[in-house]
Amino acid sequence: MGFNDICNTGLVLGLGFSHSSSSTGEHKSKNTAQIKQIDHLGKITGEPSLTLSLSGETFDLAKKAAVSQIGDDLHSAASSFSNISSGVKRERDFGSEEIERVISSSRIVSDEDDDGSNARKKLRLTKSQSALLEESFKIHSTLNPKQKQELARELKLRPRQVEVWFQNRRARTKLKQTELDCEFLKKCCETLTEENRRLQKELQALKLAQPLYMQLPAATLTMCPSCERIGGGGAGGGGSPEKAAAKSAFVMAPKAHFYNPFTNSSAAC
DNA sequence: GGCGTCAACGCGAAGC
DNA sequence: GCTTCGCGTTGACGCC
Repeated sequence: MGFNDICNTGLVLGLGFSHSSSSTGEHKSKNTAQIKQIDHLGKITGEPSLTLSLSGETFDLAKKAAVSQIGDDLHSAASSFSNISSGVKRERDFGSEEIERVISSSRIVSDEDDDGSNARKKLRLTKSQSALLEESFKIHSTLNPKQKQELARELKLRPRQVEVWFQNRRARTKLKQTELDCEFLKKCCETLTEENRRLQKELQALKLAQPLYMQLPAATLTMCPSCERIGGGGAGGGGSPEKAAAKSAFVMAPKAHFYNPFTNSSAAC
C-alpha cells in the first residue's frame, strides 16, 4: 500500500511550516484549514509545524437550517428548573413535558436532592438511548433545533442532554481520529527515516566509487529526484573558455532543494 | 485508591 | 443579543 492509497481515507495531513503570526485564539477557529504546506517550489516559510485535520469536517449545514424553529418549539418552556437537579445550572431549551420525563426516566434526580445537597448526579444513558443516539449521529453529526427536539422526545431526555451528547460524541470522534493520524504519521516518520538511511548508504557507495564529478562537494550538485540525472546548465555550448568554466556542468543550486516525501514516488510511505 | 469513561458545565468565538 | 459550537475541565460512577 502506497502513500496515495493511505491518503484516500479522507484525512488531510500536513507537514510543513506555519507562520508565527497565526497567534492566540486562532486555534479555536472552527475546522479552518490550518495546513501550512511547503509549496511546489520547495519554498519554506515560517516555523516548523505538524498539522492534522479532517477533510470532511463541514458539519455546519444543520446549524443553518432551522434556527427560527426554536422559538415555536420552546413556547412551553418552564419558568424554573430548580426542582430537577441543583447541579444543573444551565438549561435553556427545556420544556415542562421534558422535565417530567427526565424525572421518571433517569437517575438525575434522587431522593438525596430533597435534602438540598448540591451534588451533580451522573446520568447514565440506557443501551437503547445510546443506540438511537449513535444511529442518529451516523446520519448527521450535528442537529438542528427541530431534530434535537424530536430526538429528545423520542429518547425521553431533555434537548439539552441530547445536545451535550452530540457535542461530546463529536469530541470523541475527533480525538479518535487524531490518535489515528498520529499513528499514521509515526509510521511515515519511521519509513522516511529508513529511506533516509538507505539513501545515505547509497551516497556512501557512490563516494567510494569516486567518479570525477563526485570529487566536487555534494552540496554543489543538483539532482533530479525522479530521473536521477545530474542537473545544471550543461558544459560548453559555445562561448569563451572562461564562460564555459563559469558555466560549470554542476551548477550551484539557487536554493535548498526541498524534497517532498509526500509527492515523490520514491517516498516509501 | 487509582484510573478510565462520560455526562455536564463554563467559557470564548463565530454566525445570524 | 442570542444560539451553537469547540474545547478544556469537572465530577459521578464503575471497574480493577
